[in-house]
Amino acid sequence: MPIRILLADDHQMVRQGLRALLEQEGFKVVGEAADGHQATRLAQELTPDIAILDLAMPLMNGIGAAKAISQSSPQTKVVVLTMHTEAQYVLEALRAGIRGYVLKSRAAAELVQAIREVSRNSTFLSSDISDTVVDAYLNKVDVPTDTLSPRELQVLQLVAEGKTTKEVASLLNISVKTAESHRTRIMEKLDIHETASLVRYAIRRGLVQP
Amino acid sequence: MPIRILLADDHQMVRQGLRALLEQEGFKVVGEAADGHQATRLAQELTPDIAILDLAMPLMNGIGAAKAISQSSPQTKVVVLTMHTEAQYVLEALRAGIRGYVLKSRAAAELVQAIREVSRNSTFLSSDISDTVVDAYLNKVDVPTDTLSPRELQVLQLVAEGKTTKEVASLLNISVKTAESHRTRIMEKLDIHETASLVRYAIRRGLVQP
DNA sequence: TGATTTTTAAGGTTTTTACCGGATTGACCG
DNA sequence: CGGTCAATCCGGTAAAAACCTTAAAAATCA
Repeated sequence: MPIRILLADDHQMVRQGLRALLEQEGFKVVGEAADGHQATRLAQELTPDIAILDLAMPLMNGIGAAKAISQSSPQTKVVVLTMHTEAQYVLEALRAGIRGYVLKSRAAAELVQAIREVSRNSTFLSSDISDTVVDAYLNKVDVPTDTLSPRELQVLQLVAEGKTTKEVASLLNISVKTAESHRTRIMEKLDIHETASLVRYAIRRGLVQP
Repeated sequence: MPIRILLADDHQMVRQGLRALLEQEGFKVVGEAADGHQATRLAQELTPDIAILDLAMPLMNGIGAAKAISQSSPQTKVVVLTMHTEAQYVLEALRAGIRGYVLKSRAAAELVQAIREVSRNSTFLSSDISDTVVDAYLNKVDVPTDTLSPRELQVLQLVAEGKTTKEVASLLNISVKTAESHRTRIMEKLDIHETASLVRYAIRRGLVQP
């Protein structure tokens, strides 16, 4: 029985390429998602063995999706596939419960290896990445924990993507007033008073790409 | 004789995926490059029919590579493959002599189509992209200016720094209305419609730090 | 359980933006 | 030289968005 995989990346062409590679290796790609929401939903629906998540996705990023999937679909193991090598991303991903962290700049063989390791309940980190983790551990690098709640992070990402409050509300199925409340609260917590600064903050936090 | 292709993208895994897709279609991928320099060099060395270039590459970006290849290897036709839809990128790429512009967010079939069209000496633009080009043509008849004037750059930077329009106005000693019209103009030129995207653009341009 | 945070929401007010318009200047072109 | 055009400047009005205050379920935690 082949390993069943869910593939999430915001670029369809990249997904198709990865699918081709993975199917050549005998894996079964049971679903594709273009954003974190879709990934979370499909993980519940399809219960794949592995979810491969890009970090940079619209609506809900890879970290958010990883958290959501770890909660709602614990049988699905998450492997992050990204271009980011920064400690901040790696550590945040680890805290979100991911089992593998693979760089897009590496050969596909690394992704294949990651899938095999993770599916036999081990973990896999691209080599640079494991160095980062060890370093962080040794130096007790304290990554500032997000004081923002999950919902607030979600709203922040959408705002930084350029969504109006109205759009945020409809995307999250809440009233405009609620979306406004979240936004206000975010600004209060961060002591930020303009959208522009909010966007820069979101970029620094890796919630959206510049 | 199959169409011979050079593939340039800074992520090896993405290259491998694309290669798999293209080879399924009967194309021959004769080389891969991870940056603009390498792409230019390999284009000279291998004289491929088509060079597929990502825009975001280290050392030399896709635009630079497109110019270099058009000059030094005129027999090689360039197709840009990117995530960017902004008019600015598209027009710059067109001026750099590219023959196709395909979005990574689309299906691989579009890339295949682009390769076929371009290799029979036609051109191919993803549909959103051709709209952009037509718009630019209609609105800015001969001279598609994507360059911001000095004043506009100044305004853009201040906006991206989080200054309100009112603050921008008083910093530049102009009326609020004038500051607004500058901002409107900037957004028109860049084909951007929200402040958030404007901020991200300014960061990409290096006008402000994230 | 009790306390706290999170998430939800609304009413009223203020601010900003979108869209319409026009004026002036200076550079370039035939 | 007159015409064109981009850049800069400014205003009014209607619509949209953001802001302030208040508050109550709901979830979480200690």
